[in-house]
Amino acid sequence: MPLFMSKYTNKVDRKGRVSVPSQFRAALPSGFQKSIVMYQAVNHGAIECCDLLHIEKVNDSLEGFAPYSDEHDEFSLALMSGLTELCFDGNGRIILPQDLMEYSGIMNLATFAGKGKTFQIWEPAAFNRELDIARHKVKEKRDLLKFRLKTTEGTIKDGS
Amino acid sequence: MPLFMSKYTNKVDRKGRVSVPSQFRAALPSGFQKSIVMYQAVNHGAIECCDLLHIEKVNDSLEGFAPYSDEHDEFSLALMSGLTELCFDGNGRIILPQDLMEYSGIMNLATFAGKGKTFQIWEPAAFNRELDIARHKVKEKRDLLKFRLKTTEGTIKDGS
DNA sequence: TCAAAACCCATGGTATTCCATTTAAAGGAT
DNA sequence: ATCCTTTAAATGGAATACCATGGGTTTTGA
Repeated sequence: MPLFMSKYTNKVDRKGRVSVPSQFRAALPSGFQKSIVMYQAVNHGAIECCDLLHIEKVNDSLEGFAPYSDEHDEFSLALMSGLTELCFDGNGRIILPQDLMEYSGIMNLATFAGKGKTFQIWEPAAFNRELDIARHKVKEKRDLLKFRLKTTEGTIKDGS
Repeated sequence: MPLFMSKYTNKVDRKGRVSVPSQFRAALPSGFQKSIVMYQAVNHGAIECCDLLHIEKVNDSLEGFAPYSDEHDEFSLALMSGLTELCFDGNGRIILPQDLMEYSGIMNLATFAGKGKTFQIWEPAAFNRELDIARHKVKEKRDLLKFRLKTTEGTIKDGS
């Protein structure tokens, strides 16, 4: 299971290439280390990234909707059509798509921020602003997580 | 479950390397003894440390939020992007990240202080100040702490 | 035919690995 | 207890491997 954490800021060269941090590449599930999938983050101007296996799981979860329901139609279209799969070159780099660079405002530097099962790519200054906001929100809502932690405590098995 | 206790002060060499006390390494859960995870302690200028299993539990608890919700987004970004996983070298040392050294004020010496299921790393003088404060607070509030007995895994019951 | 993408190699810097030395802790015998 | 021996832990430095980055060359596909 991938676990993306920490943050790294790398250069974007004039061809639009960036190195994906080696720690993130290493965190990709085995058999899915050739590429990553990215799309516009719903909540802000960042690029959200995950592995292809994760997308397959999301796709599976769409089965929860009735096959020809409006929800199935809307979700599958909205979630799947915006995806871009990018393969690494021999040195672990990808080429950022033009539209996502514009969407995120990335120019010469890109900040990779771990989010657990996914990670995001930000224009560095925008990331710092958003991180500050997120930390304040978490401070306000921290009781929500405490509740979650207590309910999962003890239900997790060792060694798996 | 790990139990970190006691305190140790070790040298930081010019490469930023420190030996993690062998007692702390031994206390890491089996299968998670290759590394520790650290981040800024919320209440004071110390580095807080725990094992990777603990982080995985926190990450799992994030799944309680809807995957595309604001809460999931805020919590995962604030919590996971601030983490740093550090692997031990062959002698049980880690390299302290530059930003955490600045945050904690650590230069040539680092004090490791056990806190039960986590431990902290301090600049020695700052640690002594904080320990003094904490002891006074405990003296005032000592009646607040009551013993609790764990009867089964994950289930907590009031003691008598 | 031409630009973009994929591929290849070279470089500098950083992190990891390895080995040698010193220091501290633990045990046994006198 | 004290001294000596043995083991483990902590420390220092050098050699090595890895990674981010830049540039060039070939291939692809419109």
